[in-house]
Amino acid sequence: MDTDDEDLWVPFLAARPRDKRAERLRAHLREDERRGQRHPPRRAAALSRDEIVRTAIRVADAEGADAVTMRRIARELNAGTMSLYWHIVSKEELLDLMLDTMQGDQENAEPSGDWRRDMQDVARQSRRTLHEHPWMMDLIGSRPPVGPRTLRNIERILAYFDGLGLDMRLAIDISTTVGTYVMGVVLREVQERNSETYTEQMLGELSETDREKVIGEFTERVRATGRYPHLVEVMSAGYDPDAAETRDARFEFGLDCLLDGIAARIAGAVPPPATGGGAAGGRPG
Amino acid sequence: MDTDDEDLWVPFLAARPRDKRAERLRAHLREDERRGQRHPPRRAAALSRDEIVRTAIRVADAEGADAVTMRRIARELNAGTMSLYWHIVSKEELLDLMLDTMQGDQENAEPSGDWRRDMQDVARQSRRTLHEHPWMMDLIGSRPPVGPRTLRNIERILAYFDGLGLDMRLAIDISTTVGTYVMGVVLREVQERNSETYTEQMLGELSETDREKVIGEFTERVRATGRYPHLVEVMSAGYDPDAAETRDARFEFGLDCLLDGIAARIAGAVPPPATGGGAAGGRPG
DNA sequence: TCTCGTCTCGTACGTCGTACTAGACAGTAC
DNA sequence: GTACTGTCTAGTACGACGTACGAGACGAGA
Repeated sequence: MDTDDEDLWVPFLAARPRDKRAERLRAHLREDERRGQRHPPRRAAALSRDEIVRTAIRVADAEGADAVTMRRIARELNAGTMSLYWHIVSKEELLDLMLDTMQGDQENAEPSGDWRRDMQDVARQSRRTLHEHPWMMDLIGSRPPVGPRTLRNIERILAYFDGLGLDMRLAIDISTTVGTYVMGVVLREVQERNSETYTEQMLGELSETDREKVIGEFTERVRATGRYPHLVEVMSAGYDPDAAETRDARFEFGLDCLLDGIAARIAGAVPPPATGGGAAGGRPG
Repeated sequence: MDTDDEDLWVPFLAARPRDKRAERLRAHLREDERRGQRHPPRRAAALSRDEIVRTAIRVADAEGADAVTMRRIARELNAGTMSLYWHIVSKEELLDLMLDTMQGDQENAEPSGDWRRDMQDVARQSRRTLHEHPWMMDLIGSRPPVGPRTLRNIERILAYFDGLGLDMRLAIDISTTVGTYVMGVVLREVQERNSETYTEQMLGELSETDREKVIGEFTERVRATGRYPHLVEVMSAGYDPDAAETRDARFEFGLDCLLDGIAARIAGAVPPPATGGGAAGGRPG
C-alpha cells in the first residue's frame, strides 16, 4: 500500500489523538516517514509502530485477544512497557491498527469479469482470514469499521460490478450484505470453536465413553421434558449442526442462497417484494 | 419458562463450577428451588441470582458492557462485592446468564403456517432485541452459544417448517443461516453506532459547517489519490451506506435475497426426499 | 560544551476479578 | 439455655490491567 494512503483513516479516527503528546507524536511520525524515504534511517530505531502491531498480532494469533496487554507486548519486544506509548496513543489504537493490518494482508483480487465468482472468493477468503485470526471477531464488534486498508478493499469489491450498469448504491448494499453474512457466519463459528475448547477443558479428563454418557444424559434430560420434539429428533439422529464437518457446507449453502437472491435482483427480474414462494424460479442457470 | 428447564445448559456449561464452594452452591440452589416451591421462602433473601442478573442487564443497557463490573453491580444492589459470589460462580457465568435471560425475553412466536413470514418475524425481532441491548454483541462473540432459553427458541423455529416434509438437517441449516445473517447485520450496525457516538465525541464541539468541512476534506483527500474512483462516486453522491435511514432497507434487502434462495431450495428439496444433492450443491464450480 | 528534539522506561495510581476469611443469622439437637 | 450447622453477607488483600507523569539517554546542531 502506498504510504500516502496510510492517512486515509475516516475523519473521526484521524482526529483520535486527544492530548498534546499524542499530537506531537503524530506529526513526528509523519515527518519521520517522509524523511525516512529520502535518507537512510538516521539510526536503527529499537521500536517502531509496525513492529509493535505485528508483535501484538503474533501474540493474539497464538494466545487470543486477552493475551494482548501492553506489558506483554513490551516484554515480547524486550522493551519497557511505557516505551510503546511513544509510538501508539493507546491500546485502543493498537487494536484498531491490528485489525486494519489484517485487512491489508487480505487484499481482494482483481476483477475477473464474473461478479458472482469474485464475491464468492471474497467471502471465502474473508472467512478463512477470520478463522486464522479468531481474535479479530473479539475486537471487531466494539470498534469502528474503517481504516485505510478497508477502504482499499471496498473499492476493489465495487469494481467487480463494473459494466453491469448497476447503481452504485445497489453495489454498495450488495457488498455490505455479503460482508455481513460472512461476519455472521464466522461469529457463530468462532462461538462454536470457543465452545469446543471449553468442552475440552471441562470434559477433558473424561474418557470417550464417559463423555458420550454425559452427552447422552443431556439428550435424555431434554427428551424427558417432552417439550423439545424437534431438537430430540436432531440430536438422536446424531446430527450436530455445529460439527466441524458441516460448517463448510453450511457456509456455502447460505452463501449460495444469498447470491441467488442477489443475482435475481441484478438481472432486474426482481420479483414482487417479499411474499410467498413466488421466488422459487429465481435461480439462474 | 418451566423451572425444570433451567437445568438445560449444554453439558460443558452445566459442568462449569470448578471449585468445591461452587459445587456446594449449585446443589444448594437446586435444593432451594425445590423447597421454595413447597414452602414459602424461609426468609426474605436480600440477594438472588435473578436479581443480580437483572441488575447487570439494566446497567449494561444504560452504560454498556464495560460498565458491568462486580463492584458496580454490588453497589447498585447495596451489597458487598463478594456477596455476589455466593449466587454466581464467576463474572463469566454472570455474562452467560445475562445473554440467556435476553433469549428468554425474546421468545419466538407460534408457527403461523407460513414459514417465510415466520422467519422474517424472527429475524426482525432478533435484530430489534439486539439493538435495544447492544451490549449483547460485545459478549456474544466470546461466549458459547447455547443456554436453555436458546434451546427453547431453536425448537420453536424448527416447528415453522413442519408439514413441508423437510429433512431436519436442512431445517437446522436454514434456521442457522438466517440467524447468522442477522448476527452479521447487527454486528455491522453496532459498529456503525459505535462510530457515530465516537464521531460525536471527536467532532462534537465543531459546528455543523465545520464538521462538513472535515468530511469534505477527507473526501478530497481520497479523491486526490486517484485510486478510489468508485468510493469517490459514492461519497460525492452523498450516499452514506451506514446512515440510519438506509439500514432498515439494507437489512430487508439482504433478508429477502436470502429467503428467496432458501425458498428455491425448499421447493427443490421437497419433491424428492433427497440427501441434499438438490439442495446444497447445484452451483457449477 | 550545551541545548533540543527524539525516544526509552521506572514508578505510581486507580481500576479490575476474585481467593480467603471472618463473621451474622436462623434452624435444630441436646 | 448452649452448641452446632448450614446459609448467606462482606471486608481485606493480591496480582493483574491501562496509562499519567517525569526522569533520563542519546545524537545532532549551536
